[in-house]
Amino acid sequence: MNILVVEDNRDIAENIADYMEPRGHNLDFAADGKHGLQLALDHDFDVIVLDVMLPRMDGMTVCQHLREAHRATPVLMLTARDQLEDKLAGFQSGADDYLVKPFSVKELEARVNALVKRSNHFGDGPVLKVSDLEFNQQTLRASRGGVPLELNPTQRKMLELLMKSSPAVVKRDRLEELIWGDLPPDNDVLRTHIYSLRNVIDKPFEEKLLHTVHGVGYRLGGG
Amino acid sequence: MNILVVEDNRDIAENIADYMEPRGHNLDFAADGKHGLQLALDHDFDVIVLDVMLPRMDGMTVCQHLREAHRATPVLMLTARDQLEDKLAGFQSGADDYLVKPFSVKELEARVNALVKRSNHFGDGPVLKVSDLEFNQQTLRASRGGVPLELNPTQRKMLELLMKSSPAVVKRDRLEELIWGDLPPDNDVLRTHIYSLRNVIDKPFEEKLLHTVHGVGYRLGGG
DNA sequence: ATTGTTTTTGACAACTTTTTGGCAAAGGCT
DNA sequence: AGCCTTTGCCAAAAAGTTGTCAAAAACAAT
Repeated sequence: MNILVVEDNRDIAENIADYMEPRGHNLDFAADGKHGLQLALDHDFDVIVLDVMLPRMDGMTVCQHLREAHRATPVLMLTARDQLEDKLAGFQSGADDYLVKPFSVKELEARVNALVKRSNHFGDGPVLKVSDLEFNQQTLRASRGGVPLELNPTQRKMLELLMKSSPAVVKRDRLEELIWGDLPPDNDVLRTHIYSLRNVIDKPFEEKLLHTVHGVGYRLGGG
Repeated sequence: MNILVVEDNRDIAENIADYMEPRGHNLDFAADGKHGLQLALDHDFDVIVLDVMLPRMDGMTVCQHLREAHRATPVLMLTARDQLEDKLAGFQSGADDYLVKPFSVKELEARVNALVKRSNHFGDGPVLKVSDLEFNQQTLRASRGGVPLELNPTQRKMLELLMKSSPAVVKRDRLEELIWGDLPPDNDVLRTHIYSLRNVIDKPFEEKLLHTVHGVGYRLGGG
């Protein structure tokens, strides 16, 4: 998980790093509000942990700017005081949750996990859509025009990537890497897999969605 | 005691805070229905104090959503008018008690205490439901269509995770980690456990609920 | 120790998925 | 057009996963 921590107190930041990094999270740090906002806008974090009191730009303002830029990255606010005003103002500025200092890193992790879960569940939604094709990344089920589709693992992987990329073209290399990692087979099996995917998602329907881009790869939907 | 207060009137919220926090309660606030619902779903409060009239989502609706997510957290409703209709509608939406504005914070505390007491004593606890399958996390008893099921510890653990995750797919890794921690057995015992779980929860019934997702894991319910 | 329960082992059958190989059709280049 | 490459198509073989079950081993409680 990619997490941005905006915190000017070095000890707190270190505490968080010491606990979270060994647990497999990928942390980035900023020591002031402006820098934090910059990073938040440049990259795509899963969560932002944001101190309220910060040099150069306070947390609320950072959060507001973020929302004005239409970024929905979940924000967890940290504050030193347990005051009603702060909480309300924090939410008003677009924060998603709140943690009062001092806190335990364990609690922080729990809240971060809850936030990410929520934003995956309700935020962007786990459902990919291209035309009347739908794919639920949680239940791993696909349907077209309401008709359930039966996919095997390879077809699932390919469809997911194609849908995520749609309407951009996905190069053959990319698909091969997706299925076989970095030891692609010598012959051209991919063709067969694409064929079988077409049988499932296109053959029974009027409009064909999976198009070949000769010599390059495949494109899903978008005319 | 952890209490969530969902109230858009700042003065009322502050009153509650000023009285309750010094008395050792731990308060969280939300100023509108949506935030309230989110917090209620993410955390495990002892009680929720919920205003009926709220921006973005009214109290009744919040309460309904909460119950639909199978959360049994006691809810104390606050309303401005002392009208029979409101009371009935409130209880219908799943509220546990009712308080008419204006009220004294002392009275609020008394009711909150009463609610918590009651829910601890009589609350049937958090019950997971998937289709006609039920699992009581407190008594650890499971039943399907009213018929009690006999589960051994492993089956219980698996069922609980599958139900919590339903209808999302649970990967094999996740199940293995659940049963054996992080030293999974070298051979594929999980298969046998799934088989035995199926014998209990599916074999005696018409509709099968535990589905295999080839190469990935298992999914409970949801067609 | 004895009994009953839970977990693991191992083996085979049933089933799915992936790969292979070859021919026909379509696409692009000079 | 003519040539060479890429793609579509399909069925059968090979590889891999999962379901099933009975018996052995480990564990718990008396």
